[in-house]
Amino acid sequence: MIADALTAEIVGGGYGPGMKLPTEAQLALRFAVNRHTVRRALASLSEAGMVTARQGAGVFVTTVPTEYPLGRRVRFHQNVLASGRTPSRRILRMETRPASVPEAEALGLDPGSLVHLVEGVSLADDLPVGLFRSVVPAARFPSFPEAMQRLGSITAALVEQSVADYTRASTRLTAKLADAVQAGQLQVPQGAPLLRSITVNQDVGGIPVEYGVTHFVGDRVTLTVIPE
Amino acid sequence: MIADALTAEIVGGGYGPGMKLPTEAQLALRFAVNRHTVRRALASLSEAGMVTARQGAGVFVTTVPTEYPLGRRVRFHQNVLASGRTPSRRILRMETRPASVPEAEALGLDPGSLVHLVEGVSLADDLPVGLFRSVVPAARFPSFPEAMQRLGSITAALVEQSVADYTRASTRLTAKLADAVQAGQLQVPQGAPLLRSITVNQDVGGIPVEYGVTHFVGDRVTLTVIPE
DNA sequence: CCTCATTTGTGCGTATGTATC
DNA sequence: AGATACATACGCACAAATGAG
Repeated sequence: MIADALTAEIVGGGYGPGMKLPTEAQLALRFAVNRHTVRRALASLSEAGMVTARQGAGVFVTTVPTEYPLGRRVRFHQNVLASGRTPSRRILRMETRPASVPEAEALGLDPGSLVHLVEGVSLADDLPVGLFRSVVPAARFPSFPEAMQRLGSITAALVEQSVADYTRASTRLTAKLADAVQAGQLQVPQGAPLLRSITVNQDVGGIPVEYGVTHFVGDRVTLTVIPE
Repeated sequence: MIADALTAEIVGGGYGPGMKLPTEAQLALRFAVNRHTVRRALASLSEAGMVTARQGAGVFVTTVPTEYPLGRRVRFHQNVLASGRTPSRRILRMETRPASVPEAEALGLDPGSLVHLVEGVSLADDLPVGLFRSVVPAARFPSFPEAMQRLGSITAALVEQSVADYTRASTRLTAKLADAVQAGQLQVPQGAPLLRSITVNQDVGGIPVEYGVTHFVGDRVTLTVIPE
């Protein structure tokens, strides 16, 4: 992907906020691609909040390291890279067990149906920024644990299980305080503010395929969005 | 804009979730534009969460009326339209007064500096969904009140004041309970759950230009995002 | 199982408009 | 005023995935 190369270019090229990138034509020459391709890549970065284009002037870097742009197309990986940090993920626990009441409700399952559970921590430069817990129906995704173990990504695992076309997440965002367990896993004091997002992913038919809860560390992550 | 026409097409054309849109080629013929133009419009809708494209298959409607997709490029107007409702906005109050402590801090102003304040309600089908309050430095934007009065949009007013290139918002999201005043303005019971977003917009140079607080009615708005 | 038409995804070349400097 | 640079659009071509026969 050219967007990734451009990201590396910005991060590794010593670009700081406010600096002007080479022109689209120059970038097209450098990467030996068409200007349209460069433009799509730049549009991707612009959407992620890394750059801002000004007609007649140029494309400028707008990355502010402490910000964590949040959007439909934004990937955690890309944003952490943009801030010059190294993203990683650590899986804490995987198990198959009967669904809890809210899980069964969210997934439209009968109470007691088996679900696969994955729990882990997202890190930036080995500093925990998020604690995720995700469950999928075991009946529909029998080989999910294996795929998850192998791919290390919930999204990738679901895609491989033939739900490449699942509907984008509907997420409820609320604020919570870290309990003792979360505090330990996220390396924050107990009572630290967390941003909790309760997520339901569903396929094209409207059938839920994944129920996830993620707690972000408020002090280490800022969610960004265009208001109104 | 073709995206708007397509939105109207989906809303007014009796499209429901899961239904397949005409092919890109057919849409290009219908609107008498190039396929690339149709693709951009579709990409816009895809980003707003209204449709999902599947290579080799087609583009499918994914709109769920009760959801409120939240993203960088997502416009409130478009989302409300997508759910088949009519968006509007009512300005409650405009005044110029000294900045409060958090406002001055967020905007990098000296305590007591004058700021322009705008307060209003966003509605969908005349039902309040959000209560916004926004302040901008009066020294930098002397004619903001006039522009705001005329244009009815904070974004448009700022754009006219030569900050077309302001950096995307960094927003902190927290949960709050509605107090008596908010309850009255939003037409919800006191103590109803609100999603509060504290926003700071800054220009390319990193200088804050707008500080905004918006309270969304949790029961009427759902924020959507791709997790991880 | 394989073939093949369909449809989206990606890329190239070109042209014109418009804001910036 | 003129050169530069991004914004928008058209037309063509091929790759990749899908789905029907």
